[in-house]
Amino acid sequence: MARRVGSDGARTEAAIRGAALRLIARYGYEALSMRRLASEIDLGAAALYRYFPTKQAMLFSLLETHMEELLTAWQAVRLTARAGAPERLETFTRFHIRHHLPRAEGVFLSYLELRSLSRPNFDAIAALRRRYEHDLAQILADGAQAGTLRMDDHRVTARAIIALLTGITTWYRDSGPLDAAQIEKIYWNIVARMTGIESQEALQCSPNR
Amino acid sequence: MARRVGSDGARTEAAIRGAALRLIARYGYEALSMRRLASEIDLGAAALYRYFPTKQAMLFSLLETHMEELLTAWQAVRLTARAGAPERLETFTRFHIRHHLPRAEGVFLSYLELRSLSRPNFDAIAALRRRYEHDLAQILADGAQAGTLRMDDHRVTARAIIALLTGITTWYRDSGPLDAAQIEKIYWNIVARMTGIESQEALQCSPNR
DNA sequence: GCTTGAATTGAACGAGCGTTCAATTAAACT
DNA sequence: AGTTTAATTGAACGCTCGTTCAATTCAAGC
Repeated sequence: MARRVGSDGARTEAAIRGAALRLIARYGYEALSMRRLASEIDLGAAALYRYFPTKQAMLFSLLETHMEELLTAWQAVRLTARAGAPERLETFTRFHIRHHLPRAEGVFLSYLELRSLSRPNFDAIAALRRRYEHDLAQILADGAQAGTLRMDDHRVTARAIIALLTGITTWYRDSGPLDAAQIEKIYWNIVARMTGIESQEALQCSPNR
Repeated sequence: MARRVGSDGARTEAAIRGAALRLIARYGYEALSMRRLASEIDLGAAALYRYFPTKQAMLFSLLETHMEELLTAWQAVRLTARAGAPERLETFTRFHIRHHLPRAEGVFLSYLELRSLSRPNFDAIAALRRRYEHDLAQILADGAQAGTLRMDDHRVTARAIIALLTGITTWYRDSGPLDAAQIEKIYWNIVARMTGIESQEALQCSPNR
């Protein structure tokens, strides 16, 4: 087999992560056996323990990587507080969809397998997730204060937005009738209406036309 | 131990279902062992097989019961198509919250453990769930046609509404700062705004006040 | 009090689990 | 070529799993 320069371990680890992501998303963490995972990439089960000390550590690493990629990617595109809340909210909405749609398996893991984490591991992931949620809540709070967004409770609304956006991954298929751009548009309109923004082409507010 | 008239089996089955619901919601289906479940209600593991032929059948029965209770309860309160779409939508929203909040464990199961079902069992549950989703989509479609609701896509909007309402159970706690009635109000306002309804006390649409 | 049938049990089965480890192969370095 | 280090393996350990079954306990009807 052709080998590259440098440690090949990185390639193998990536293969393990990919297979684990796929298998856990499909069958669940508890249902995944180390032997099955290893055989999926033509390795003996014992070889896995060169990359992860434990099955639990592997799950944690998968979830941690997922959340850190999310936060890093979000840091790269988020607007500063100087921008208006509506623009910041639109940026968030489109970013969330764009980031999550191609990562459906990771999203599944990070929502379904939290309960499979040990207590300290759970706390670590929950903290990362809270950072993301708080960022959205801050946008909403700023908008409410400035009068550019309207809502009853910015914290509840933040959770509602994340829930409805994340829910896309449960039904979206590449082969479906809607492509990513259409979904982005539809959902941004939904979020905009939820927060009292009249989007450019949305129907006007009062029924007098 | 005090025993009642009639077959005691029904009481035992109810105890099994309750314990299974709780344990699976907390740790997952694969992580639940029949021995642990049985010991939770002071029974030998073998006794469980008098009530369910198989672990898989037990999970299916739990999910089926959950979905059938949901559909039956919904049939009892849903308004006919003669009512206006906004009222029907409000009825749906408040019903969904009221029904799901006290059933957080069942909701967890029915969303997280679908993948643990065998193919035919999965199909059966998915069909029940689709009935519910279609009912909401129909309300939205009627409202869009009548001009009393506004949205881009009634099917996508139905999924978004169900996702955001169901998401409540992931953070709601009885001991939290918001009670069920407040949550109902906040979420109905959210759904109303999403669909272009100006609720009675919501801020007016244009910022001229 | 005896009979009947349902409810429950303990022991056992075969299988698969996560994990360890001494031994082996493959790659990299000098 | 020889040495060092990384990568991988097969076998094994102890344990738990879902499920079965003959034997037993329990509650009720005659």
